[in-house]
Amino acid sequence: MLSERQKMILRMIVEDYVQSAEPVGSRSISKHVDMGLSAATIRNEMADLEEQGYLEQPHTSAGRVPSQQGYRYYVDHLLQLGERLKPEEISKMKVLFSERVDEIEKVAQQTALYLSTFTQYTAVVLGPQVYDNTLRSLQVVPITEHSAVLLAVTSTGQVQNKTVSFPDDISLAQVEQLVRLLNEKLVGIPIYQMRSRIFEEISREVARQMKDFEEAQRILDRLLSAIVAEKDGKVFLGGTTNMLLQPEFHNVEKAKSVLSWLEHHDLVSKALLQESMTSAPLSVRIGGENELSMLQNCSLVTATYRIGEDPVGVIGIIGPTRMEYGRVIRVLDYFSKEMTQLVTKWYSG
Amino acid sequence: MLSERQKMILRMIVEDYVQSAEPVGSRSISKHVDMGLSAATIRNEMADLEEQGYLEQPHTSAGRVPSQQGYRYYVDHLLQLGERLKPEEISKMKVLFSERVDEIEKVAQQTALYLSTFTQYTAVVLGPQVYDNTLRSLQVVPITEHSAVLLAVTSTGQVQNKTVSFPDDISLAQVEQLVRLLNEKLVGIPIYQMRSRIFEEISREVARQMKDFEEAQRILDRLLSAIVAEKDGKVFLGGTTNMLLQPEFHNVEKAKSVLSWLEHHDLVSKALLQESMTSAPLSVRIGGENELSMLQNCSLVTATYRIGEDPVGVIGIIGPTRMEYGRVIRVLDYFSKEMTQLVTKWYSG
DNA sequence: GATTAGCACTCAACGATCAAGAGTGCTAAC
DNA sequence: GTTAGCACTCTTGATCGTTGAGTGCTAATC
Repeated sequence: MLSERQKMILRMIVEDYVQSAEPVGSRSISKHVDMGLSAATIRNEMADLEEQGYLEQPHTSAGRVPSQQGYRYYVDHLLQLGERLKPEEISKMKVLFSERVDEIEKVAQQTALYLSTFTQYTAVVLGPQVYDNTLRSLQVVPITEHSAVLLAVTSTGQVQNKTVSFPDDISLAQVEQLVRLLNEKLVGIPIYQMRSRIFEEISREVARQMKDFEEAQRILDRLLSAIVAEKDGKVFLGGTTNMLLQPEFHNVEKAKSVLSWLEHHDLVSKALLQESMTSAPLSVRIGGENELSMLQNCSLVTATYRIGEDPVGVIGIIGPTRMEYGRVIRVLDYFSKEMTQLVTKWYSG
Repeated sequence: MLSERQKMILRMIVEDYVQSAEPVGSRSISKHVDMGLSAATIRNEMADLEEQGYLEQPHTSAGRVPSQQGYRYYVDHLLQLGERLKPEEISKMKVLFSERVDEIEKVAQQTALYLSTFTQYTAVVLGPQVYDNTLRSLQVVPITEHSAVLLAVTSTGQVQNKTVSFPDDISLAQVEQLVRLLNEKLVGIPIYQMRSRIFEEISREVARQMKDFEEAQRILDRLLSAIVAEKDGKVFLGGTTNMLLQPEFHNVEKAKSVLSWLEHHDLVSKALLQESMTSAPLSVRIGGENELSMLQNCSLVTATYRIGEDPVGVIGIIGPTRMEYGRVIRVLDYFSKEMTQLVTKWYSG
């Protein structure tokens, strides 16, 4: 249990260290305004805090640095979220969101960019999940005699397109007929149910209409894969190179391990989902709380955005554990609300 | 004018330096097999080469390093392109291309990935340009009473989609009617001509049918922007963090300047296009030959891929000036041919 | 009993100095 | 024309004080 004074000191150390990236000494805390204590007293308290695991010392005779547990305590108990963003910042952000952007991917991309420029960290936006959405319409646009673009539009307005080619003995007309049938049967069905539906209800009917059962199966498979292929929400990054601004990543090895991870969108997507599509509207993972080894020195703060009540996507910030948690949380909170408003208006309005 | 011996020495220095990243001394050249000369002789020749600007010395008593001019000479005259890729490499690549991938964006993304893993440099793929293509079909899929997804499919099978919302006093039926009209008038027209066409031919007719001229204009504008919005080909990157493998980018500052540039897809796209949509099938830009300051230490090698004879996209490799030009050129050559074959078969077959 | 001044101690960071080694340029001999 | 030899240059790495920030402890003070 921490005394009020210890909490105050811990908070000061965290905030000082976040700014300076240098171990914090007792003197600099003591000199702080509204702290009427001598360095010696602070030293005693610091020794206590270290003993309890909230602080660490890089080496004897260096100042103290918050431990993972220290950050955790800071985030859970010392953060004053009452503080709002500064008005001038809010108005800056408002401008960004008032720009008319009318394609969901652009919005996601832009949001990632803004998040990163606002925080000076790396931002991630996970585009709306189409997996849970229902199919609104299936369209086929012929290109040549034996290939066509298949378009699947979901209830959230996401479009997936895929070029499919089909064998010589299947005519375009047959494919169009098939697509008509699929439309009849599948519109309104959640995409994740689609595969089972096709096999249960549709295969038989298709086979009856198309005579050659095996051929029908093959075509169906191809169409199906076009629809459900992109079940992973797309990942949009902003300010990846901001990572390099942080002194903890001046070591190229460390930088590379994080940046490489960011290149693997599937992994990033997984990490974000795992974390955030749960219940809490906002999640903070500090250092080792991330399972991935390349994120041991990083913190990942994420928030969901929703359509109505259903979470459909995630926005997040990745930075060093030495992160401005307060600011990041406030910015994410703001952006997630804006995003929620935007997509809600957009897709259900 | 370089003697045969000087050429040989220059080639050895370039190739040695490319491998080692260390200045090359006279001794190591002299010890090379099939080089029956002493270090002293090499030194003389090296001094000559330096005087003529092909080599540089980081400092007295260091070995020599190729200058930009040296690399240029190497690429233009000393590269033995007769050498083919090793059979085992070719077969590896063949495997990659034989995988069925059936969406152009995936192909581009994958190609970028393969290029980068094959070369250990950073790869860029510029997706097929839709700007010169003609419109094949315009589709509208309603989402709510006052918003819809507009789909434009081009002659190369590229799909652009955009969510448009329209004011209360315009009904969905009217928009659908408008889209029918646009389809009639615009299919087969190159996209770059679209804006003028709309204003010349269509506006009047639309106004006649829709009564309210101004309103019609507004809707038209919105539809139009949906169609021609993405005139920039999309940029796909692979192995951006490979940049950090190179010793010349162990300095975080330099790394950051290049990586940040790579984040700005519009700039990358511009650089690639400027370079490569011209006549030559393959282009090599060494160091300062790039205008951009962040690319002064980089070389950019690009190749186009085509549909039939028309170049529609660019693939490229970005690495340090100290680059394995021979290998990179061979790999790019191979990939561009595969890409050409792929998209040609795909879109015009 | 809590606080603080004082002091000895520790350790990273920095700079100076030095030796080793790689590489050059020049000269004279082959 | 080529090469051996040698003096010279310059980087690299190691060693070694010195400095300074910061600590922990003790004893004095409030």
